[in-house]
Amino acid sequence: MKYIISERHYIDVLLPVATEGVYTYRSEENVAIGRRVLVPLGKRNVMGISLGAVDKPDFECRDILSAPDSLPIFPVIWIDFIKKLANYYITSLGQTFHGVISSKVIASEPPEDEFNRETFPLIPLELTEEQRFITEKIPLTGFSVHLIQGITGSGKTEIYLDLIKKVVAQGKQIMYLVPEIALTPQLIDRIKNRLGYLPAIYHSKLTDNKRNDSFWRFVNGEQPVLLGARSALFVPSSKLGLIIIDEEHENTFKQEESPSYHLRDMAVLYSRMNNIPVILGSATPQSESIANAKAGKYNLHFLKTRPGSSELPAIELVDIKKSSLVGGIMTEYMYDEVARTVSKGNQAILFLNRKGYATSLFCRDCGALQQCANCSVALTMYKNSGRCVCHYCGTEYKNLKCTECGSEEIVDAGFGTERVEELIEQMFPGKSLRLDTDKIKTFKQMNLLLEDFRKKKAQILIGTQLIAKGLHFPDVTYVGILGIDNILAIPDFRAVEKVYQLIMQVSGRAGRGESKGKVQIQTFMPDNPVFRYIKEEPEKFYEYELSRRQQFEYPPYVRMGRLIFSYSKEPELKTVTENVIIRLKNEYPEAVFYGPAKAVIYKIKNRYRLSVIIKCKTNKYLDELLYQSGNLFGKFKTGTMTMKIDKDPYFFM
DNA sequence: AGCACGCCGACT
DNA sequence: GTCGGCGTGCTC
Repeated sequence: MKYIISERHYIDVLLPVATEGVYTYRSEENVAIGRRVLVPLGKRNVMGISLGAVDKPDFECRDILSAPDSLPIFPVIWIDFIKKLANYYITSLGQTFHGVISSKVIASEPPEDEFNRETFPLIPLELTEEQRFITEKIPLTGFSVHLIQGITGSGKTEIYLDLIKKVVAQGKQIMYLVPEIALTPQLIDRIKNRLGYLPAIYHSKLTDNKRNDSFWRFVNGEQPVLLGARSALFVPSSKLGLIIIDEEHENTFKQEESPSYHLRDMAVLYSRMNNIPVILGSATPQSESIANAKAGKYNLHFLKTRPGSSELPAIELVDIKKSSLVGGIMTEYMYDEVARTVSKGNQAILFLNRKGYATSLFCRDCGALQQCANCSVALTMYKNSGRCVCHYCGTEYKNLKCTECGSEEIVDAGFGTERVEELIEQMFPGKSLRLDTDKIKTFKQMNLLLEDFRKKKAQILIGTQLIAKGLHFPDVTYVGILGIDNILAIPDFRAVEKVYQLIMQVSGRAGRGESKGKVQIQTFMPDNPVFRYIKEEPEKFYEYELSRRQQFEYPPYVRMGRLIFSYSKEPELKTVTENVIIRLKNEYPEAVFYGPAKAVIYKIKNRYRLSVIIKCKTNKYLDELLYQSGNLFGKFKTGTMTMKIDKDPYFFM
C-alpha cells in the first residue's frame, strides 16, 4: 500500500446552467458521485453535484469551494436518470438539470432541527371488493406498470392509499404525483385520515422555505410520502418504493419548457431503473397508455362501479342548429334543464372552456380581427373590468380602438364564462357563482367559493376546466357543456381525445348523490363520432381513437417531433429555418416533414415562430434527425434566434 | 442561466 | 460627455 500525500483530485461537476453543464474542478480530496459541491463559475458561485473523479484535464481548473454534505444527496441512479432524460429529449445535461430541479432548492441548507411529526386520528375505510381485487394484483416489489382505468368516483384514491400504507410499512418512500395542486386540499385530508399524518408537499408554487423543507425531509427519509406536481419526481431518494401518478392523461404532465419531458413516461423509466412498481390512474387515460396496455407494457385494471348507490349520468346531445338560442349562446333545451334543476332545489354546473366575456373582437368599420400588438393572438374582452387582454403575453388594452383603422366601433363574437354568467344572472338573479382563473386568483378564494357552492349558497356553478376535476357535490344533478366545438377546431391530433376526456370528467360531477344526474352537450356537430361514443358506448372510444390514429399515422403508431424556430426578424428566421430543413430532408429521406409553416400563433412577444412537425417510423431515426437539427441550427443561426426541440409534442399552437 | 463587455441612442 | 438599451460571448 502506497500513500500519496496531497494528491490532487479532479472532479466533474454537473451545474444547472443552460450549456453542456459539466465542468471540471480541482479538489484536495475525492468527492463521491452525488455529493453537492459549491464551485466558482465566472463571477458567481454555483451549487452543483459531483459526477466523480476524472483524469487531470489539459486546461486549468478552479478549486471546489466546499462540499456541504458528508454523504451524497443524489443517488447514482438519479444521475443516470437525468442523463437518460437529457438523451431522450435531445437536451444538454446542464439545461436538463436546470429544467428539472430548482437551483434554489439545490443550494438550500438542510434543516437542522429534528422533524416533529404531527399525528392525527386514523379514519379507516374498508375497500370495496373491486378495489381490493386490484390492490391484490399489484406486486409491491420489482418493476411493473399498472394503469387503473376507473370511472369518476370509483375510488382510485383508496387503492393508492392502501398501497401507500403497505409500502410505508416496508420502510420505503412513495411519490404521489398529481397534475394540479388545486386538487390537493381534499386529497391532503384524505391522506391524513388514512395514514394519520401529513405528507410532504412539493410543487413550484410553494414558498422557498416550505419547498426546501419538503425536499430535505423526503431526502433524509423523515417523510415517507411526497405529494407533489411534476417537479416532485426529481426529489432524490435512495429508498423509493412506489410512484403513483394520478390523472395520468393530464396535459400539465408534459413540460413546455426545455427539457420538454412527459412526467408519465419519465416516471415509468425511473421506476424501471429503481426496480419498483408505478401506478397510473385515470378515468380517461391517454390513448397512448391504452395502447401500451394492449401491447402488454402496462397492466390494465378496471374500476367500473361507484361505491354506494350513485350511478353514471345520462348524456344528451343538443343540436345547436335545431334549437333557438337564449341570449344568443345557450340552447333553449339547456336553459329549460337549468330552470328545472333550480326549481327542484338541486344544483347545476355549466362548463365552458373559455374565460372572459367575448373571445374575439372585430372592427365594425373595416372588419379586422383585433389582435395583440406583440402577439398574433385574438384579444379577449373582459366586460366587468372594461379591458381587453392578450392571453399570451398579458398585455391589457383599455378603450380599444381598431388596430387597423382606428375606429371605436368594435363588435364582439364568441363567448366566455363571464358572458354566460351575465345571462344566468339575468335569468336566475343571485343564484349563480363563477369559477375561473380570471375571477379566482388563489386556492383559498377557490376553496371558499366551492364551500359556498357545497353549502348551496348558489344553485348554479359556471366555470372552466377548474371545475372538471375531482370535485364532489352530492346535489349536482345537471351538467351543461357549452362551446365544446372550439376544441375540435384546434389543429391537434389529440383534440378528439381531449373532447372525450373533458366531457367524461365534467360529466362525472353530476349525480354523485342519491338522484341520477343528467348531462347535456350543445354542439353544432352532434354527428361527430366522438359524441356518439360518449353517449352510447364510452368504453369503445379508445378502439375508435386508436384506429383513427393508426389510419392517419399519428402517435403512438409513428414517432413525432416538433421544431419551433423563433426570432424577431421575419426574413432571417425564414431563411435559416429553410436552410436547416432542406438539409434535414435530404439527410433523412424516410422522415415526413410538415412545414416549415407559420405557427398557429405566429408571433409571441414580438418574436415570429415557424413550426416544423416531423414523423418517423422509429425512435432511433427521430433521435438522429433531431440531434442533427441541433447541429445544423448551430451552424446557420444568427443573433438571438432559437430552435426548440419538442419530442413527443403535446402543444401545437 | 447569469454576468460582463461593447457598441449605439438620448438625456443632465 | 455619461447612462443604459440589449446583442454577443463565456463560464472548468
